[in-house]
Amino acid sequence: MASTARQSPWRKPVERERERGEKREALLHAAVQFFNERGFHATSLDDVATSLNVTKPTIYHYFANKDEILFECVRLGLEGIRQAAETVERSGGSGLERLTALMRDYAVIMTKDFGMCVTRTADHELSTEGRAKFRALKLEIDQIVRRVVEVGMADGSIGQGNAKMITFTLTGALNWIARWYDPDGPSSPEEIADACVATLVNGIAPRANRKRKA
Amino acid sequence: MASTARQSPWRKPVERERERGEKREALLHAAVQFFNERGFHATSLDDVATSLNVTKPTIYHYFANKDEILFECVRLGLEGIRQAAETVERSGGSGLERLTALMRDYAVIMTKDFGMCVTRTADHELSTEGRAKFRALKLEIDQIVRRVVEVGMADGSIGQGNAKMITFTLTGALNWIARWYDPDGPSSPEEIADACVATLVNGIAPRANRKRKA
DNA sequence: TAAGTACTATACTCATGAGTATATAGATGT
DNA sequence: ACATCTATATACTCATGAGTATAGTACTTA
Repeated sequence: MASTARQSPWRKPVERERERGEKREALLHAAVQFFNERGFHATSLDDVATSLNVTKPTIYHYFANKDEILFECVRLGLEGIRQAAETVERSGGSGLERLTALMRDYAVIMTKDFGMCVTRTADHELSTEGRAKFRALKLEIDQIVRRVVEVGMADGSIGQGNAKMITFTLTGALNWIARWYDPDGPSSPEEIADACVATLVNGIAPRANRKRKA
Repeated sequence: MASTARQSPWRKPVERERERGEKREALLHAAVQFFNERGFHATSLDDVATSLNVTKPTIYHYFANKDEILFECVRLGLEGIRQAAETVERSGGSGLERLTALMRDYAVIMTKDFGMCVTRTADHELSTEGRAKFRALKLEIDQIVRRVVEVGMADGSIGQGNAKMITFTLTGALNWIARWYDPDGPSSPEEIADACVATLVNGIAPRANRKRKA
């Protein structure tokens, strides 16, 4: 009998916890889309709530305030980038190979909702505490990228130069994808990522010894 | 007698017009600094007015509304870029030489107040009309850059590729300068511009036939 | 010197939206 | 059955800041 009881309306505590998490996530997803489209200030929590058929106080059941929602969005985006960067850093291959892989993953994330939010959110939109954590996370990512650049310079796969400035230049081009990528456009995130990375790796001047794929 | 009359408190109409223009400009300069630092929404016109020892209604004597002020700021920034781009496009040299010069000027502008404002302002912060003009101006600049890229591909000074995507990648890296440039930092705008452009032109992979300066 | 114009201030209005006080319905545990 | 806890809604409060109505002052011109 119990084996055929398909779907009781009563949930076990574990399931209820999971449902709560899912609702929280749904709120974040709805919010990040508004933030990306209209900006943080121009998004009212009433709008977010209405889009999910609930009301504002419900949101306050899952989040302390609006700032926390924004912070969670950028945190998710940055966490994704950091994990990709860490994984790649630890992988094998030359510095250039690792950096190429890292940039590709980075670029793809920039076309996703939470990645976009990272680029579209300015420091001053976050609360004081959020801002500090935001900067710390961005710094961490920057340092991973810079380390990979330095590895490449050391093993000769990347030309010599100012690693800090190079890192900023590369991540800048990648970050900006979030400002022009159009999901309805002709190119997929992967195509865009590949094209961007190719330009950054090879530069624009023609190469005598041009190789397809690094 | 008139020749020694140093500074009459009475101005001629022309001078008064000029003074009006100067005041308008002073307001724009004060405003753009607040916008860059705190963001458009977080900047109150009371703050802007107070910083120049006047009150809010005075601002409305020079501008119709807050949106117009923001638009004028981004317009000035974009106008600067466009003029630099047009001048360079018409200059001599290979496509690559022109593009290099264009990117350098572009990068330097990105470290100035109005240039920064262009990058830091999102479409949705402008009024509907402002937004349309903003996009049109950005498109115009993009097309100049893209034409120069295509010239370079045609004359062989730039490697073959998707001109649109390359343009976005390059301008992205340049635009992002406005997000990390620190006037109190160790590098001057010119140094940053040169470093960025070098990375974008040469890429990061080492070049067999490396030349200093394109 | 009278009328007009340019510029600025004081003291408002008004909309918006974050956040809250309070109530309720249902599910859970004793 | 009763006390609780969770999730949600209704109906507020309250601060902020854009924009304005009104008035005064100083300079200009006839």
